[in-house]
Amino acid sequence: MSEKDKELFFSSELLGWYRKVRRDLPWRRSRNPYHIWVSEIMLQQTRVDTVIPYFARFVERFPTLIDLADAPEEDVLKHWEGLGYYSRARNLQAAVREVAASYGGEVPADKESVSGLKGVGPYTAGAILSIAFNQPEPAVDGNVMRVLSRFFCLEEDIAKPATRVRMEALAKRLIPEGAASDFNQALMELGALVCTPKSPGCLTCPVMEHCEGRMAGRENELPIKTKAKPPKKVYRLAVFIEGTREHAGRVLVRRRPATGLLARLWELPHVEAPNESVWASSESAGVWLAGSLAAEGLLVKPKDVVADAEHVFSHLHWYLKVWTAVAEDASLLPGEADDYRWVGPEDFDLLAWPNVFRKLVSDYFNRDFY
DNA sequence: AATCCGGGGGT
DNA sequence: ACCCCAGGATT
Repeated sequence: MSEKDKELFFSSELLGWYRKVRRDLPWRRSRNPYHIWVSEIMLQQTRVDTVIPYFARFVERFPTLIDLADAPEEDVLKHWEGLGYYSRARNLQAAVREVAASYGGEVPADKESVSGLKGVGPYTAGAILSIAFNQPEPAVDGNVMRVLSRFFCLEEDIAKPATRVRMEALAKRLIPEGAASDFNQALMELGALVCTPKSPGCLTCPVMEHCEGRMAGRENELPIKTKAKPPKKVYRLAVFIEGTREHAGRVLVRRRPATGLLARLWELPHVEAPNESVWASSESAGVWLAGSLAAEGLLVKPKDVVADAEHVFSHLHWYLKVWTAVAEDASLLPGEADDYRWVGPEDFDLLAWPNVFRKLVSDYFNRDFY
């Protein structure tokens, strides 16, 4: 069988398989380019089952592109809470505002314009153009690279950017005439349902007959991917600063900066310990915590350790010890200043939190301490 | 080319 | 534990 015949076999069988078994996913119920765009942003590095409830809530609250463009940022972040990679939400809103301003509120259907939108890279541009507009552009994600690596027995490292570029050339060639939308989704569907990272379901695979990786008995070794470095350990000390008088029953929280990790989300005040030893010893940690907070304008006296928490990011591993603390002089604490506020059980749920702090603060209000 | 950016589910 | 996920921006 020639290479061309093998490609024709692959495309034809895969397309037929997809049209028979495709899942009924919320964003597949229309070709609304805005809805498909939202789904593709949410699906970046995020599983389908995780996205489904977020997508439903998001398009209910922001049914049209203009609704999202006009919404307050806090509202958008609140609907993204827990989904991770929060710059996706900020970039998405910036991008729909650009579409509202420069493209009359209609998602542009040409490659240059779509690729120029914030948060839209090569994959997402191809996904929008192919899925929403049926244009023959490749949409190469991790699923597609795994499927192609196995079927064509490709040994290039899929962690390298250059590999994705070559895969795009192949994926584009494979798109059947007039079927870009279904075919690109078929590639991803196969990767998600059959050609899975571990123990691929070759026996139910529609293209197993000519899969070179399988024929070589190497389906479990492919794709080749260099390993990521382990996350760096960081030791942090956080505090529940308990309110008194008019702030009784509340704790002091702050909003994170507009860029970087967990941008614009709310958190307990916390500082980095110089090393694990200081962090772990209550004597030295209390001193370090008081000094570091004072340097940030928070004059408090640490009391007790009330919780331990860990949080693992892609590149960081937070070890968190959570203290209680009382103000040495409540008048010296920030009032309702920009990035600080007193929060109680009533308004806790109105703010957008990273999971680790949402759980800690929630437990605190539910008296799960002591 | 490396690093930064969350969180969760599968194995 | 480790892997990886419908990746993109920044350096």
